[in-house]
This record gives sequence, structure tokens and C-alpha cells, in this order.
Amino acid sequence: MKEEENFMDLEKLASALIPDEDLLDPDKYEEIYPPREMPKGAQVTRLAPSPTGFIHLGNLYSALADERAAHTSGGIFYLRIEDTDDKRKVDGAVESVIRSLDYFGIKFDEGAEIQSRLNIYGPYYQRQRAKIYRAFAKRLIAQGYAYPCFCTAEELDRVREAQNAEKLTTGYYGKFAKCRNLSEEEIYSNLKAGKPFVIRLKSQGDISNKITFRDAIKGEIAVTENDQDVVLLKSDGIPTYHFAHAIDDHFMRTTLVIRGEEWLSSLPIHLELHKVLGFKPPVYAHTCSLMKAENGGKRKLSKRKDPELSLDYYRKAGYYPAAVVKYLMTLLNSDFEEWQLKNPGADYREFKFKVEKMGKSGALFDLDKLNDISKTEISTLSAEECYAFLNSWVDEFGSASDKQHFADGAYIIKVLNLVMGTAGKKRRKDIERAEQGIRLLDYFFDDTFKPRYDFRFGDETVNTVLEEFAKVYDPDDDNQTWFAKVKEIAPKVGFAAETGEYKKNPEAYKGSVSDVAEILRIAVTGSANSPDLCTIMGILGKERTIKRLAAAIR
RNA sequence: GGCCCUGUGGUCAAGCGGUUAAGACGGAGCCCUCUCAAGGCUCAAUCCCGGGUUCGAUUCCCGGCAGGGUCACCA
Repeated sequence: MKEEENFMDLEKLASALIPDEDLLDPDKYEEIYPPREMPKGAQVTRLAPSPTGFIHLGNLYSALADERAAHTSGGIFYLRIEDTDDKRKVDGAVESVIRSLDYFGIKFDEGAEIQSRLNIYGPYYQRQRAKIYRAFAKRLIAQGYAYPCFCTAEELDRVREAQNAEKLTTGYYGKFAKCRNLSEEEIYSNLKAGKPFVIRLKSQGDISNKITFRDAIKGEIAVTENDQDVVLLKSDGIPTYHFAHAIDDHFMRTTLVIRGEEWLSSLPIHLELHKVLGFKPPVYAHTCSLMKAENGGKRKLSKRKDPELSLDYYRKAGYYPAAVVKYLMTLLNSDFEEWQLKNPGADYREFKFKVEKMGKSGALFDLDKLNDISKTEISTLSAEECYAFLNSWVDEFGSASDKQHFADGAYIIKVLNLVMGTAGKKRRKDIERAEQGIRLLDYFFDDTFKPRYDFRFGDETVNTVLEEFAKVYDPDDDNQTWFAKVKEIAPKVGFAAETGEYKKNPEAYKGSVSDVAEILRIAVTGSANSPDLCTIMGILGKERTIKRLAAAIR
């Protein structure tokens, strides 16, 4: 330690570096933001995005964990905007974050742009909290826990390169922390020269000291103390994430910080900052990231490469929002799925979510699973609810013809009742998401009915079936009568009237009733597969049915 | 490369020293059936490797290996 440092007037230095006159005594903030009055065990969590407006599946995953942790414990979930990096700012981003999460049923109790009487821990934009950070930075300087650094970006780059060349840990620490030991004269002359500076932490840590830390998800984690003199205040006077995190989560009285595991490596910094600031650190829960399979391996879902990371992707594809949430719940707590199976129809909010049960390893995003959950979820809807959901998708993303079709709600609901099956009974699960489900309905409308007529039988057979059935079709027939008529046609084209009979001696026939039905089905729906044909004909009506039968004649 | 995290079927994963190693998605097959879907039944498929500790390791310890993350005046 240098002689000068011992005698340096730190109070004076603090005032020279941070001359702001309107700063409060840091201790005042303890009164301004008093501990929250909450039931025992209640958790305060937060989502703290940067305002790029791009909110992705990983954010939703994390937000869901935050929201559940707060609301299953009677706590608070709030929104804070980390806008300390000007470059990341996008107009309307905050509203977009709120809207995106709201679409998936996740709501904040307080925070940026949230109407709430609970908003006493704000402001919730970090840029608006500059005075708080500066007050604490000033105090740290006065206490000798922080100092100004005048190194330029170029100097820092050079040091980093040298460190890399020598295979040393990169960063500003130990003997590389040049400005740590600047003399009083040097500092003041730099200041007088108007050199830009940042405020760095004067780290008290030693990397040879191992500390164990308890993470709510990962359990015991062995780390070393921090020895990096990290930047607290950037040259524009705005704090870095690390500094803002310590101060904000303390004064917003966050009890549980859920964040991605990419933060794990900076945990020692945060621990030291809390210590130096005299704060008790919150409980941390570091979540694994969502992964994607790629040539044999897996990698973190990437914003640039993977469209399925974007929440808009799910909206455009027409996934049922509750299904996306439920899929995420299965990743969050793997026993959720079993609970859901035992409690069919129960709201996911009734499930007892536990942070400790969250997965420790990065899960591969499984589209098959999401699809299954989504179609199951949609199958529980009534035809009316399903119509409302599909219609809202059509409003936003549908074609002109979709819009025209959906204008006739009564007709769509009739179709939906068929496509979905009887409510409360065993239901069909044909509709996976709006975009795909709506295409399933195309053959119910003349303008989108595009048959390919892929008959597996000769023209003569096909024509006979079509003509004979047209002669006897009566829309008033019930299902059995209808089918009896189909059976009657079979012998006329050399088919067996009973499938069982055909199976017994297939050589005796050219086909069976199934094949008669198939010919009719292709003519009427354009496809060899469809729900109950008799009902479909009923919905189309006699006129259209007969017209389609005639149109299919070779 | 240093440091940290993770490692059970193809995927998500239960499991906490003795289990026929759950369940779900996906796959295969059968039944049902006018086709498809749904449903029912059945099947195939897993403890990364090597050392310990122990009467006994998927489970505990050590060492490898593999995957991931991180090393900014970005968050």
C-alpha cells in the first residue's frame, strides 16, 4: 500500500468524483423503501428485462417461475426495467413485454407501467434511479471500497490481450488494476484534465478463498471470492448491471432472484457488492437454459437462429397460450405433468410449484410435447370457446377467406362440434393450434374445397358408387340408416358389405364397405381421412353433397 | 485455456445405498372401427467411463470424459 493512500482524504475524493449536490444520505433509503409487510414465507420476485422489447421463451419460462414463486407464497411479482445500456432501448418495449406476458396469463403486481397502489418501491426504470446509485457509489469511495479508473478502452484491450497471451485470467485485478493505486496528485490532475473515468470496486476478495454458496435450484455451489475490480459506475455515470442489481434488489426488497445460469459466474461479484454495501443478499435461483438439438449435440436456444424462441412464433402458429404455459410448467417442475393427469381440468395455478424442484440441467425444447399438450388443451374447450380462440387468431393472422368463413359463427360452431367430438365425452384431438386447425376446416367451404380425387379404384367402380349413393342419399337419415345405404352399394361394385367378411376371404371381393365409404369420403371431403362422414354430409346439406358427388364422377 | 454448472431410454424425467429403475411425449404393434382422430391394451428403449467406500452402488467419494455456461464501461 502506498503512503499517499493512507493519507488521502477520501471524503474529498468522493465529492470531487461525484459532486452531485442533490444526493440523499444513503441510509435514508432504508426508510424510504422499508421492508415489505408480508405473510411469513412470502416471496418477492421480479422480472428485470432490458427494454429491447424482445421477450422470448426463456424469459417466459423464467417469468412463470417468478410469478408462481411469488403467488404460491402470497408474495409480490414486479417488473423492473434494466435500461442502463442505452443501445438496447427500443420504443414501446415495456408495453410489449407486459402485453406478451399477459397473453400467456402472467400478470405483474407492481412495477414499470403497471397500475398499482403497490408502486412504492419505484421508480422501476433504472435510469430514473441514478441518484440512488450515485449516493451509494459516493459512499463506497469515501469508505475506500471504490476508486476512479481513467484507463481507456484501448488500454484495457491491450491488457486483456497480454493476459490472453500469457494465459492469465483476464480482467482488472491485482497488479493489472493500474488505477487502484493512483496517487492523490495523479487523480486530481486527471480530473483537472477532464479525463473520463469510471468508478470501480476496490475488491477486498482473494481468489484463493473458496466459499460455498447455496443456490435454491442447484444446491451447494463452490466458488472463489471475487477479486475483480469491476466497474460500478460507467463513464456516463450510469451503473453497470452488477451494481444496480445489488442496490435495486435490496431496496425493492426482493427475496428471491430467479435468473439464468449465465449469471452464476458473476455471483462472487454480487456477493461482494452486497457485503461492501452492507446488504443481506437475496436467495438466488439460477435456472438452466432451454436448449435445442443440433447435429448430435445441444446448444442454447438462440435469438438469431431459432424462430421458436420468439413468443410471436407461438402466437402466429396459433398455439393455445395456456398450452405453452403448461408445457413450460412441465419443464419447471417435472411432477406437474403427473399432477395434471390426476387433476384433469384443474387450473395450473392450483399446483404447488417449488423452486427447489426446478431442473438442474438444460432441457431440450420438445416441440412434440408442446404439440401434444396444445391439442389436449384445445380438446377440452367447448365449440364456442374454440371458435372464440380460432376467431381471434383469424382476426390477426387469417386470410380474407378465413375471415369470411369465420363471420358465420353458427356454421363454424356446428363444424367444430363435429371436428372436436361431443363435449364431455371422448373428444377428437385434431386441432393442435389455430393455424393448422383452421386448414382442417377448409373442405366445409366451397372456395377452399380443393379435392385431389386420389381414388384407389377404377373409374367404373367409383362412378357407380357415386351415382348409386346420390340416388338414395337423404339428409334426414340417422347414422345407422345412412350406413345401411352405404352397405347396400357394396355388392353392386363387387365389394363385401361387411368388413369382417372381406377379411375372411379377401380373394372373393374387390373391396369392402370401407372402400365404398372411402370413395364417398374422397368425393365429399377431398381426403381419405375425415371425421364421421354422415355428419359431414349433414352439415354440408343435401344440395352441396350431391353436387360434390357429381363433381367427382370420372 | 482458467473457473463454474450438468450428466438416468430418442426427448422431459422420477429415484436420495437393496426397486421387476416410475410416468409422460415420441416410436412399433394389436383391439375398436365407414377412414382418420380419440380411447384401451402390449412392446422396444436408459443409469457416461474408470477406480474406490460398502455385504451391496444409478444413488456416496475421487479421477477422467462429454455437454453447457462464463471470462465487457451488455444485460
